[in-house]
Amino acid sequence: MELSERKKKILQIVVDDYIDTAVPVSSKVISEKYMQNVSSATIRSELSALEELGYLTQLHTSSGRVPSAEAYKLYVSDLMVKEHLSKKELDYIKEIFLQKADNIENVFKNALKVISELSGYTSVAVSQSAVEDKIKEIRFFRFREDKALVLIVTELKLLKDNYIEIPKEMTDAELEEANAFINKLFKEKSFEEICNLEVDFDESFSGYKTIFINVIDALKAYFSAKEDSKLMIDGQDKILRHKDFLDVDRIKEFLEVVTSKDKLLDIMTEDNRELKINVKIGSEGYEKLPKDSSLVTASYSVHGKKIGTYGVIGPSRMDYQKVVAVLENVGRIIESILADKE
Amino acid sequence: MELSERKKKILQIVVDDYIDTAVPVSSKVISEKYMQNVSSATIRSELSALEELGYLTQLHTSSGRVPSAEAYKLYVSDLMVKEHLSKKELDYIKEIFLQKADNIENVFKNALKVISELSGYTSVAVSQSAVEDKIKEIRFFRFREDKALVLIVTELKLLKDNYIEIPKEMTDAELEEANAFINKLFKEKSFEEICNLEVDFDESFSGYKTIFINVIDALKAYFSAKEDSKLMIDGQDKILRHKDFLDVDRIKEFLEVVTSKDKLLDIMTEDNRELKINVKIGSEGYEKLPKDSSLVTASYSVHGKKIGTYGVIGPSRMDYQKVVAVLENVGRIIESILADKE
DNA sequence: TGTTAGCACTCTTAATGCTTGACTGCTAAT
DNA sequence: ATTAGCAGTCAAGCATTAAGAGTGCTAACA
Repeated sequence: MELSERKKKILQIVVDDYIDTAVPVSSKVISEKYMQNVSSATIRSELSALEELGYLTQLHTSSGRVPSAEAYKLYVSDLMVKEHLSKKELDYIKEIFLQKADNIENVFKNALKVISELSGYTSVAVSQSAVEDKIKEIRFFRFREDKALVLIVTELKLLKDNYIEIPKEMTDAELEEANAFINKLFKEKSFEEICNLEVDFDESFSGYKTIFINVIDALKAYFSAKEDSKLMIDGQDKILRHKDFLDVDRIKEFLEVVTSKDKLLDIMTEDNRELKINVKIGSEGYEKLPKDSSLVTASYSVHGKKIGTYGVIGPSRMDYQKVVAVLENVGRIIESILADKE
Repeated sequence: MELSERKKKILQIVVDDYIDTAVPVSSKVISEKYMQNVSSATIRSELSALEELGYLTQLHTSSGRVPSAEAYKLYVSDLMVKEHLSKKELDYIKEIFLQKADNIENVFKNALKVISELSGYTSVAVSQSAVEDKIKEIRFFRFREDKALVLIVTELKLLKDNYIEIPKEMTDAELEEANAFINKLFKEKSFEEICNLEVDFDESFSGYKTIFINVIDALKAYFSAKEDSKLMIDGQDKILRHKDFLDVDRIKEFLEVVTSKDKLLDIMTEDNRELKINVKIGSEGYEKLPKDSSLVTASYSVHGKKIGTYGVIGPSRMDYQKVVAVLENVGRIIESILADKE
């Protein structure tokens, strides 16, 4: 059922005012502050209808109305007036992104910082590239007689400090040869493909077998080690500045979800509808999220291929206008940077 | 003035009991639970004397006694009965430290994890090596025509992903030559020395000047970028499990100090007495620390040279026995690992 | 001189009841 | 369809009370 224009307007007012003041919105406030031409009694009947439809709730019989999860979703997708960032904010974004961004990890870190600073909420990002990312080149760098550093250049990332053991008696020339062999074998393959690779080591190559296994192990170690750090977070403390988190249990719940990371990782990677901006709200559907908190995410892609997701987590009563504006701007910059690198 | 044996015993009891129960300790509890042969009235006069001496305080006239900062310090240095870790805990330590520890950063991360898991508090570590660490080898690895990866092997660390720009027209052979030149120049020098290095580029070497400057810049970037991440933290959420942090302001204060990092960095690097275990308590002297919280630190050294500091931050009412036991054990392991690497 | 019992005093904490004010929902009139 | 008015509900703040925990002091005792 489609809402009447007036209902939409009232709903928008409720959400806006509630985000602004954190106080349940009463019919009186609406009629006096926003709609002087309509009496509070009229508003009351509209509010009551909106409640019936599931967009509003009351904390108790004699309190004003508070938006429901549904209302926030509708607000972000339809009702909300899109905001533009100020010149100052845009300059800040540019300034941060100018810093050392040769490594994709740094691009993420910069993005996280910008998002959390400008929005005032905790920012999160998860890279979904790792599994699909392909190897461009592998290079061994011997620096002890029985150790080598494996340097792996991928399409998007640079994996480093994966040490492997090599046989002491192997000469530098032999190592070079092994390098070339493995390089040829691994090139243009994803990690997944490599892990499933079955190789016949014929006589002449049997010396490489140890190295081969060590490299695979290093890759696996990299995977399992990074699996939990794939989720990056910045501005954890931001949450404390919002009056929504006044009681200790709320803060605990929030920080537990954010610091444990795995729950968040689940939610961020689960369904990935092709929406530009995705809003998930704790309770009603997303029980893993802290109660009454929202996760607003966006995805970024390079050459049409989705690479990761980034976003903001905070109270449901969140400044969605700013958050969406920040996410969209940062998204554009990330995509242009990554496309450039290619 | 030296405390009488009985006063010491009572003080120890107060601290132990307070750590255990989080309830101000009364004369009655002491006499009934710990010293049945003495009446509560006697304890009362002893307590009152200890308060006079600055070891105990009262929250209000009719409350039990709570240890002061002085009391905690004395407790850790003299009074406390040292605890030994259980077989299970020791096994856990070993298990964690077996994981991928080729890189010093991972040694730290492992240590942080162990410390925070076993103690139940937030763990912190700061490396003081960076400034003094000497370069062992520098290697260029070209991978775009105008870019190279600078790989710097130091005595203890491996710096990586510092990209530098190189002149397009430079041949690989020339790059090799430049590599050798810079390697020779930087070898066995600390970063500080390198930054102050004045080099005369005579005619034949003038082509390296760009590279030289780029490398220095990369090092500097590394420095300034890492300056704030030099402080590593694990288990931030641990603080929430302790009943000392029941009101929101305490949590806020704590998290602000811990997440902003710079205050903590100051405190951890400031005075470094050669004590094995160092206790700093918020309020009274260390205003930068959150109120009523303690920072317990230890330092580790390799070949007699101090390299860094690690520790635990949590409520003053902290399980010092466990914390000290964990720190000492982890310290021994770190030192043996680092000594091995040499 | 050190120890103890007893008692008065202080202060916190929790429970209770009361008042005020902010809303709503309903109804009847416009 | 809108509005004004009114009764009913609930939260929040405030004062009062009672109970309980713990101390300090004093006087008596070994």
